[in-house]
This record gives sequence, structure tokens and C-alpha cells, in this order.
Amino acid sequence: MDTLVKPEPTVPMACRSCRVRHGGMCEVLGPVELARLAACSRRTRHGSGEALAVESDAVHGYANVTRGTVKLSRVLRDGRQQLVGLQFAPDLMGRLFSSESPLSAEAATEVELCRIPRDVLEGLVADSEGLKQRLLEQALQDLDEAREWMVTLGRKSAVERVASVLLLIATRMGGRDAHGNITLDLPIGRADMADFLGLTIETVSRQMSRLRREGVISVQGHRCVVIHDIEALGARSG
Amino acid sequence: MDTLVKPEPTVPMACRSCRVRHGGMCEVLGPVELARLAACSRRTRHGSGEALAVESDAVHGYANVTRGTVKLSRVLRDGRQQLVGLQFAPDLMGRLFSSESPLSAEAATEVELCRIPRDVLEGLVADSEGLKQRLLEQALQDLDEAREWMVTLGRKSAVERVASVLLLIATRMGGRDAHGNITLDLPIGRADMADFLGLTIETVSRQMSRLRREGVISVQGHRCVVIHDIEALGARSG
DNA sequence: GAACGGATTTGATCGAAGTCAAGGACGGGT
DNA sequence: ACCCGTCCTTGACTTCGATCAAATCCGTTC
Repeated sequence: MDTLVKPEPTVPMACRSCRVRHGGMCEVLGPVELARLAACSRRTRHGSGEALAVESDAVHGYANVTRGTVKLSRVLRDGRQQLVGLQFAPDLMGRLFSSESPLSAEAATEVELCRIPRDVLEGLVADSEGLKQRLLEQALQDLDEAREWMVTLGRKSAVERVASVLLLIATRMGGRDAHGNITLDLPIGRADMADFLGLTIETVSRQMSRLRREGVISVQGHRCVVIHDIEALGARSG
Repeated sequence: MDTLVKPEPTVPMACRSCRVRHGGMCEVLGPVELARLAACSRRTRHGSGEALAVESDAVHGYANVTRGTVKLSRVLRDGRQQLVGLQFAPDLMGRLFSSESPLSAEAATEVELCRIPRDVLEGLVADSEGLKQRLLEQALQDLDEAREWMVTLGRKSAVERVASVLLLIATRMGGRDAHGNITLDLPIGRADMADFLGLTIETVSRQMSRLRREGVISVQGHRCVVIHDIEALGARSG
């Protein structure tokens, strides 16, 4: 908000240059709390496709996403898969207060994490009123988003779903170019879009083509989408 | 847990006989906090179908469900509807920290609420560490459930969805009869089941008939379902 | 920059669920 | 006990998205 950078005497070095220092959960932490975290946290990098957590495995710790995109998914016994969310920086990954992970997490792009051991974060949550409050707000917002997505999965047609996912990604990652168009570098391929939307790859592809034919978007290569008419895309999204 | 009822000197009268006194959020409150609540809360009853909150309306307050079942839903601009959750006693209704309701709530059955004004609950949350913790746990669990339902909506076939909703209701409301069968009084009709499952009324009805033909369940009247083989129902649910 | 391999697009056909249309059962009230 | 309205079930047909099968695109490597 304010343009002046206040001196923060004891903020750990590792946090000072951190891209998410003023976002996500770290936003509400003071120097003392950050020091407690920084003493035990460590940064890791992960290539696209790397598994970061596995459904029903023990929870070893938590991690702030500091760069990249993470896919959250669940699978049915016979292998059918559903993406249940995407996490972008500066979201916190990991299920508090549960000893086993309710879902799988996988790096969708190159990902950088700030890993926090389980007991350290839980201790901090227990001690910091502000952090608990922040995580509660985050959980409630995630819940709203999950329920919104339930409408997409339960009631929207294939085009509407594809338009919805493009809007979702645009909201989190979109940058405007010179002409006011919104440009996206999709963090996920068609297969993941299909798993997120409850469709097949072929149907996603067909609906992308359709939106392209209608002039709402254009596509460069496979991963880059330009949204020409965000209004039209919104209308198309149900 | 324990069979002895401990004397609780200053627990308000209204709470002493309350069905949910030892469940939901009230479980973690001490006499002082309960007194603060009881001083401002009031009980209301609502007939089936009555609107309890409307999407994007101002949030006036919160309410504990003390009896009955509440449907949570969202609608698309053109009227398509999706149920995004069911609330049973002793769940807390209402979206904390938001000035407008992200969804609509409607009594599915006769419902009894313990209504709490907005500022009273928010004040209590600010003051009570334990309550904030409890609500965070609840939000995280609701999030897990919402994501689980996303799998149902995105990846399951019609039979699997119907089996899933029967299991869900059985978990929250089911009673075992003499033969070990589980008996349900469905809190929602076929239309609401359809809206919860992302299907049509006709499809729900056909799949109910199918499960009946297969001997997994039987139906008495429209609302009463007996689950003969919960294992088979689980297998049928994906 | 040519060749390779995985990802994406497109086309043809199939099938599960939706739509439209009766018909039947339940339950509430008289 | 009967009647009536609502909710539910069933049947016939349609449709949207899935499936199967190529063809093509693109990014990468050599």
C-alpha cells in the first residue's frame, strides 16, 4: 500500500529478498515470527511434473509456493483423476491439523518452495493470533472457490468450463499487453485442463478451437493464450 | 465421552438443554463465553423450503443449526442451480469475515436455528483462541469435503453419484435397524439430489431404481431409503 | 535445420445422460 | 376413505461429450 519501505531491523536475510514476503501468510508475521520460521525453513526447486505430496501419505511439513504453479488432485481407485485446485505464489501448501494429506500435489511448472517443518508451523499457529486469523481467512476463501468450481463441474457445458478455466488463470497470472489484451502462459496442458474441468482432452481442445474461431481468444504455440475480449469470455463462461 | 454430567456453574439456561451444547463450535466454549453468546442469541424455527440466506445479500449474522438440514446453493445467471453442501446440526451457518453471503441457504427440512448477531460472534472469535482454532478446523474439513465432492461432480457416472449422495447422507443421518440395515429419511427430494449431483431429476430417479433392482437399497415411500448392503453401495460409489 | 517424439487438433462414431411426454404413487386434507 | 396436487417413475427420442483413430503441430535434440 504505502510506497515507503520501512526499516525492519531484525527481518531475516532470507525473507528480505523473498518475492512473497508481503503476501500470503508471511504478510502478517513480524520480525520475531519470521526469524522463528527462517531458522528452520529451506528453499527447494522442483521441475515440472515432480510430485510434492501424495494422497493419504503422512504430512511431513508445509510449504509456501514462492514461484510457479502447483496442481492439487485426487484420484478414484480405478485411476480417474480430478484436479481440485491450482496453487500460485504466495499460497501455503499443506493441510493443517491432519496427519495425512487429503490430496496429491504436483509441480505444474518449475516451482520454488519455502518449506516449513510441520511442528514449526503448528507451533507458530498456536502462538500467533494473527497467523491463525490469516489462515482461517485463507481457508474460507479456498472453500468459496471450491464451491464456485462445484458449479462449474456440476452445471456448466464444455465451452463454459473451458472459458471458466481461462478466466481463472487470467485472474491469477494474466498480464495485459500494449493493446489491452490479456496474455497467458498456461501453467497446465490440455490433459490437466481436462482433469480440472471434468472433460476429456479432445473436448477441451475442440472448445479451445471454438473460442478461437469465435475470435474471443487466440493461441500461440500450445501454451500461450491471448484473450481479446474478456467480456465475451465472461459471457461464454456461464 | 464420560457418562457423568459435571456441574457447570454458570452455563446459561438456554444452553444447558441445548442439543448441540457439546458439539460444533459450542463444544470449545466455556461458561463465560457461552453467557456472552446466550445473552444475544435467539432460537428460531423454519419450515421446509424457507430461505435462510440469499446469495450476495448482506450477511446479517450467523446461526448454529440445532435441528434439521440446510441446503447451500449457488445459481448461474440463467437459473441453473447447484447445491454446494448440506449442513446438519451442529454446523455453523454463515460466512465469517465477509460482508456478503457467497451462497444461498434454504431449510431442507424443518429447521431450528440458534441465531447469533454478526458482531457478537466476530467479537468472540477475536477474543477466543479456542473458538478461532475450532472454526479453522471446521473450515479445513469443509474444504476437504468440497474437494471430495468435486471428484464426484467431475469424474463419476450417474449411478456412482447417486450412491455417493446416499452414503453422504447415511454418514450424517443414518440409523441402524434390528437387522443391521441402515435406514435413512432423506432430507431432500429428487430435485435437490439432482441439483447436488449435477444431474436431472429423471436420471436420479432411474439410478435409484437401478440400485433398488440390484438389491443394494430399497425405498419406502419417496423419502425413506433402506441400505441393505453398505459395502456394495460403497463399491457402486466409485 | 532436419528429424524425432510427445502434445494437440480434427474427424467419425458411440453411448450416457438430457429432454419431452405420459403415467403412477404418495401424502395431506376433507 | 376418497380426492387432489405434487412428486416421482418410466418410456421414447435427442444431444452433448466420450471414445477411437489419424493427422498435424511444436519444441527439442542432434
